Amino acid sequence: MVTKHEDPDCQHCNSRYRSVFCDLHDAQLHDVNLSKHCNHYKKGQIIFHQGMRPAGIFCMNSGKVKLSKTGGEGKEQIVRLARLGDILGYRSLLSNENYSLTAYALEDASICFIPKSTFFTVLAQDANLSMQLMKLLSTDLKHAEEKITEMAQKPVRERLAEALLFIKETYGFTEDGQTLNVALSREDIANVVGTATETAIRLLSELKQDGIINLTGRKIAIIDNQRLINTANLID
Amino acid sequence: MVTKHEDPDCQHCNSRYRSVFCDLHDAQLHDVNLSKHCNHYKKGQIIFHQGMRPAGIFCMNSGKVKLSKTGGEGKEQIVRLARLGDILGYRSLLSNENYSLTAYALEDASICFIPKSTFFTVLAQDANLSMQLMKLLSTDLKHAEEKITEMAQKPVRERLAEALLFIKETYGFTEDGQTLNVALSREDIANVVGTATETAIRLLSELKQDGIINLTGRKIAIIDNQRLINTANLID
DNA sequence: TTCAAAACATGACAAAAGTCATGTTTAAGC
DNA sequence: GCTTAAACATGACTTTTGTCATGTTTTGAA
Repeated sequence: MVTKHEDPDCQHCNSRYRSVFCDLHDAQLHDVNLSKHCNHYKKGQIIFHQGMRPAGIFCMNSGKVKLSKTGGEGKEQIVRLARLGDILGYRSLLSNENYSLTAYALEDASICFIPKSTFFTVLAQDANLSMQLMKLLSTDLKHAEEKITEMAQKPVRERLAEALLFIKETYGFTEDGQTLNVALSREDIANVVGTATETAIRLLSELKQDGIINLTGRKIAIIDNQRLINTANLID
Repeated sequence: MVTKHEDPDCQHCNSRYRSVFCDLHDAQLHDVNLSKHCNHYKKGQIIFHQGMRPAGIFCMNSGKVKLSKTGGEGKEQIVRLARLGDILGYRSLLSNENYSLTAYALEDASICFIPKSTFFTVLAQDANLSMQLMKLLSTDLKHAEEKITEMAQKPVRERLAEALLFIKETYGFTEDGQTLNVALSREDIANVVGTATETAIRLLSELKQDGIINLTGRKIAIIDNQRLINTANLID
């Protein structure tokens, strides 16, 4: 399932300056580099599963990942989208709990695994890493609280517009400068927004009718960014 | 507005062993004690306001506080309920942003203020405090992600039942062993649940009709805890 | 390349929840 | 302890959103 490839080197990792490890001292980075190993995942593969025990953290080298929570009736809610340089599984490791989310590869991905022991050793040696992690958790928490508020107060159309802007922020555009650089199914989009798949499909069609976006299969192009922002009705 | 009283002493604070500062060494606790000052707030007063710049953190000595976010149309979403020993404002301070929430006293409260400089000094000296804060942020984040999922997937009746259980967990019962030990307005309850006030009122009446709770003015008594849990339809 | 399964799309309908209106009760301040 | 505004309660109605059914298109595996 998971294929071991030539491991990249943390010192020269293309995601180094995007990650929470960016300020690590050479000695600590060396430790991480020695104990980590890198895995390749195929599209659709699970990196870790809700309920399982964490044994370390994951650092994304390439690819795209969705993190989602499965609710009572088995319905999925996408809580986060991850890309190069993002770390996964730190929340559960820090609070010493089993994973509360499942991580799925949205496309082929290369992801390094850093064992728990190394992570906590480095954490004890580098106060700056603690600070970075606290900042990361703090902003994650702020966004989560904003999302709760929006789920309670905004209609689906506004949340859908916002989700498209969020996807744009996370993965950017392809070379044409307007097509979202990720292939999400309509169901995935519905599970980001927190609505039924049919509703998401209908409202996407509406946005297309309104000339705000374009749809070509799974390709979504934002053709009127300002009107999309207006539609999202963002809070300050 | 804010009255200065005889300051309590951190060493002998009744909330010491409930707070994130519980493991602080004597030297650090001494620093905190010297620089903190304690304020009394009347019911309804604001401790800090969304958008304002944090100058330190707050540590609750007594009373009850709601933390809420004001959405685009001015509607309030209650994000957290705080009690003795809880700290407030740490998220914004850690990520160096303005407050994303407003804190209101639900009843008369006594709350200590610890200046930013002291907080960060102590944080730099005590690695354990970082760890405690990371754990706190991690569990807050987990709960926020669960709430997002529930907002997306559960009907209001289930969320209301869950909110009542949450209030019970936070503030407990009065002496009679079944009346929730806090006076929340129907609007506050609706703003915890994320629904319209009228809907919350209607569904509370339903739960009363069903013999699960009792309502006497603002007093809410849980008379059938198991059925309330069933109604909440909790995820594992 | 073909073909079956999955994903997408859309209509019709049902259910859930919000809004508005109105009357009653409660509680806070004088 | 009055008085009056706020909170609570409830009915009627509307809107939003979800569900089910059905047909079409796409996609991935043989």
